[in-house]
Amino acid sequence: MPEGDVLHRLAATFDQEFAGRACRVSSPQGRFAASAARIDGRTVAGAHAVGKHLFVGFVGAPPAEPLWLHVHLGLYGSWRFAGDEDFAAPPSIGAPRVPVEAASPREGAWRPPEPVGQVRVRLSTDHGVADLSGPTRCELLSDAERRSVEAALGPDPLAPGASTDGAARRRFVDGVRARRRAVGELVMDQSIVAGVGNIYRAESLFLAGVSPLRRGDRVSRTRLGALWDIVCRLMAHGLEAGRIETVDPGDAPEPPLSGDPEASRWYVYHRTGRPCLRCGTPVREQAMQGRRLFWCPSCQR
DNA sequence: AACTTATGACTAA
DNA sequence: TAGTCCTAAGTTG
Repeated sequence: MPEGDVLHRLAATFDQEFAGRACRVSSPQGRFAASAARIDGRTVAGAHAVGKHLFVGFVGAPPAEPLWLHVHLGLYGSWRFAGDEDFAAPPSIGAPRVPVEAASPREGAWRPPEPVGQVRVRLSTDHGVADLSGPTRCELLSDAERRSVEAALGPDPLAPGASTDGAARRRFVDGVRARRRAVGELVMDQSIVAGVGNIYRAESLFLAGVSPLRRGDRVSRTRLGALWDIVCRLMAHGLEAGRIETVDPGDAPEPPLSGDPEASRWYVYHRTGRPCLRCGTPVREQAMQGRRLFWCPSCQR
């Protein structure tokens, strides 16, 4: 479920709330028990995200080599957080879509709550815990292994300075131009651009006016460059806002469609058959690689 | 209780 | 392209 914006927020949360602290690592569910034992008690060095991949670094006493916890949330993985009054993490990041309620006011010394549901990994410090459930990937990597995972990814629109990084922009444009597959498939290909998922695909292609069905090698460099800029802008906004919002206020109908502001939170995503917010043409939907694809056949050529 | 859905990605054929 | 994996919530019967 999460796209790159969520992963970068997650990395920032771990960096702020866990870095520099000694950390207990366990696997309440049991499936990560052996790996958890290898880093239990180590200190968190820091965390970062590349695309949809999260890396949390753990330093050990020499000669133990540093190890990275590598997590990919997949379609429905999530982290839940809880901690004392100085613990600034949100209640959850990732699925479930409806955030869990904040913990009730605590009194006295903070104590970690019991894990709820299937918790693959629990990271626990003296002021907060993070529980991971439902990841599609969760493993321990050496630094070399971490670098090779990152090397397989395309440019990340949320990497520091990405929006003004000409080389990253060119890598994206060249990557798409080199293939005959549909652009709609290419922007979801993590080796072409890292972090774009089903919502950013639909919305960025709409804003760029590019049909997702058009072959990559038949989209002009100019339009692909503009598409990269749009992806950078949308994802930076999502990271800041804490949720994916793509509709320019000038395009939002007033009063809101069917009285529901959420009905025009996106231009085309999940709006099959409803009028395009720009031109009124019914939004179209078709399956692409097993995912639902949405676009306006009139605005997107 | 069974079925459906979800912001993902891999493998086999 | 189909099947598989990971989990929880919502809908249907």
